[in-house]
Amino acid sequence: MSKNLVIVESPAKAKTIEKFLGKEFEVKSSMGHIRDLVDKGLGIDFDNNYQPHYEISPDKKKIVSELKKAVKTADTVWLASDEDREGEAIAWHLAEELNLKKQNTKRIVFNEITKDAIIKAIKNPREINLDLVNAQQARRVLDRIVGFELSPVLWRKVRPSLSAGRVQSVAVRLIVEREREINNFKPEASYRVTAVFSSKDSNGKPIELKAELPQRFSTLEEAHAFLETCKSAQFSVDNIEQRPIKKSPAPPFTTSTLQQEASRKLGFSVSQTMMVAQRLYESGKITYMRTDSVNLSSLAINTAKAEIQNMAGEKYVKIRKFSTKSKGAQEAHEAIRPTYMNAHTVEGTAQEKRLYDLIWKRTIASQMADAELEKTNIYINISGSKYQFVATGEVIIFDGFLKVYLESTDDEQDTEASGILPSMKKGESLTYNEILAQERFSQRPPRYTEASLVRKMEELGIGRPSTYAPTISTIQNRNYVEKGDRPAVKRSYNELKLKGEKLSKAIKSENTGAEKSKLFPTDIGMVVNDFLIEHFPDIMDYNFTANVELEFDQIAEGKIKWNNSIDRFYKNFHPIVEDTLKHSERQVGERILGTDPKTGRQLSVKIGRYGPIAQIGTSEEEEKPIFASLRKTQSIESITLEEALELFKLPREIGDFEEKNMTVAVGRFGPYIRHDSKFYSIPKSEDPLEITAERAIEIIEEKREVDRNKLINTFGENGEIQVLNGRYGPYIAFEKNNYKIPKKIDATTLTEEQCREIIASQADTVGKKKKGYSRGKKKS
DNA sequence: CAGTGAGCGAGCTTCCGCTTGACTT
Repeated sequence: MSKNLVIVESPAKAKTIEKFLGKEFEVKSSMGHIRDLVDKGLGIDFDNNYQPHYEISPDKKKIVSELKKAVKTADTVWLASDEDREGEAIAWHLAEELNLKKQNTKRIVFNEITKDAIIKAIKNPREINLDLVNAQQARRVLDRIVGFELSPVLWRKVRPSLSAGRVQSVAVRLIVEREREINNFKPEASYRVTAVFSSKDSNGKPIELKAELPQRFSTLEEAHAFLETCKSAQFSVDNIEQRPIKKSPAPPFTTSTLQQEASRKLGFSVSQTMMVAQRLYESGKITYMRTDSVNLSSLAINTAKAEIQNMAGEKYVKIRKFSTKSKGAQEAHEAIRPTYMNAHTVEGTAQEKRLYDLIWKRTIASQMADAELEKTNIYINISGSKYQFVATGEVIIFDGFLKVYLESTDDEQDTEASGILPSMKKGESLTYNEILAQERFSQRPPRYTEASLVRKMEELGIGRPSTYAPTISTIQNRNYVEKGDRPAVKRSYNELKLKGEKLSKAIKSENTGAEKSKLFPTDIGMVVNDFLIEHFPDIMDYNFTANVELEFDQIAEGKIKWNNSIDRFYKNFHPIVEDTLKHSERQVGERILGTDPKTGRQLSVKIGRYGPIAQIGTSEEEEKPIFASLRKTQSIESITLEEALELFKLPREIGDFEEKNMTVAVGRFGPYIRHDSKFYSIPKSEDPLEITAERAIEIIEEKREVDRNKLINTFGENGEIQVLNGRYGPYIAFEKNNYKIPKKIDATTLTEEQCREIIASQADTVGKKKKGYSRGKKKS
């Protein structure tokens, strides 16, 4: 029977700490918060100073009863939750719920999990800091008020089941505004001039030198005039400039930077990164993965140092202390790093290996010397011109941290790889091989990826390491935002070429603007965003969170009372909610595009019951309006009249087959042919406007052939049990559920009785829902 | 799997931050 009970937040942490503390201590975990505001209603007593109404979270009931049991046998309870606002509140909720007595309850904190740190913490216990707890209560109550008062406004004014909140609504705003910047973007053309010169080195060997004009010309005429002067000009080296530059390694990973780098270097989604990191953490290979700290423990720094010395030598070592720059960081943990720096690789899945490799390299590199480079600029005079060409080269003198790791950037543009330049002398004359003036266009801002959105949110202090991934899932589940691709479009550009005193002009084409796995706002996302900005500009302000955080800090310092702070907010906020419910119109995002040339009726787009639609005519007219759904890639905001008119070319009748007519239309899952109340998908490569009757019959026959092979057997009075051939092999279909057939059994010989046995044996496992890495219930 | 586009109006939806667990094709 142990005399001491230590409660931490995570079971993996509990396991580690138990090893350090010995038999006198039992270590258990609370699994995060054990209580929360009641689920029904707001859970706040507005007539009683905003008193929160808490209840034990359903999934924590078991844990709480286990903890209660453990408390009974302990002399002293040590509350060792994290050293931040949320951690303090967890300790307080535990003390309340477990009825802990002040005299035998101690609050301890440590932000690195080493034996020394924990022993030191045990020697320096304190009491629960109620000011800090109250700051958390204010945070919690504010989020509940915002979320649970705004969401119902959306249900009434836009669509049921929608949601709004301090964090998610601002995240959506970022994406909506970026999309509009892109829509309004007008690319500007300019002419970039590059040249290839030739010369001979000291041995008479021919060498090439690539150079560029630092200035760009804004018109074709100017570029043309410049090339004309180059035609007969003399080129000579004016000046050679050499200067050393240094590059420093990036700090160790936080949750946000890990998500960004895993996205850029490994192509992981934000939630994928977190799931893989969680497994590495649980198996003891890395430290905690939800952190905003870039700090490394002294133990970690020392072992990293030893690794670097071993691997590369003393001169590669440089001990660094990084400090956090991000807003609102609470730094309750270390940075994300390998638990054991000497483990260069780990066992596990391919994903685990790759993510670990990234973490190991980043951590090691952060304690390595700067890289030293030498940058060379060669300036080249052009006789009869004020301009100069510049050739740049970069040479690594000492690789330093680059030996193991280089951080990636989001915008990997056409930066010319500049390596070593040939050695040149001042005054040396050069002749050009070729000079090109190419029309270049300014780049529109990039759409957000999941990871770059996280970076932006962190920058604004919105959200926490534990919520980045769930928030990004939420805004996608609510259908405010979609992850998608856009193909590149062809764009033509002018090119002037000067070669052998001959100046020629050509029109070339390039592919541009391809996007993969980027975040696009949906129509509903835009409508909700505009509505919220119109009525609740304060909540939607990018600085709202930062401002309330300042207020929470004051509560934590005991300078103001949390209930007063909430009261000030609520007295301002609630009347706006009431007013909006009363006075605002229902939002459908309607846009009138013009008139239909055939009927002369109005053509408009709006959000309908089942998504965005185009509509010919209005409901006030006697003749009913005609509707057509928008395509997946189209949006209410950007669709043109011409594009909308195209939509009404479907459904179209294309002829008869077996005395039944065939219609082509586009449904939820793409274009299809309908015949005899059956559906036949049209392959992606074919245009539904071009499908002929002959081709449609072919598609129907093909599908029938597949279906013939699909059905193995049917049983039951109306054939309600079917044995079918599916993508993963044979299976049984019964009452809309599928049942797998054990591998040993030959599906073709199954009897009805055997089928019923299989169905009965799997009845309890079939039909249950899958859970992903997102909060709560998923909508289907 | 898919087609719709209206309002007799039941009863439901929803927030942010801490944590992990047990679902299978």
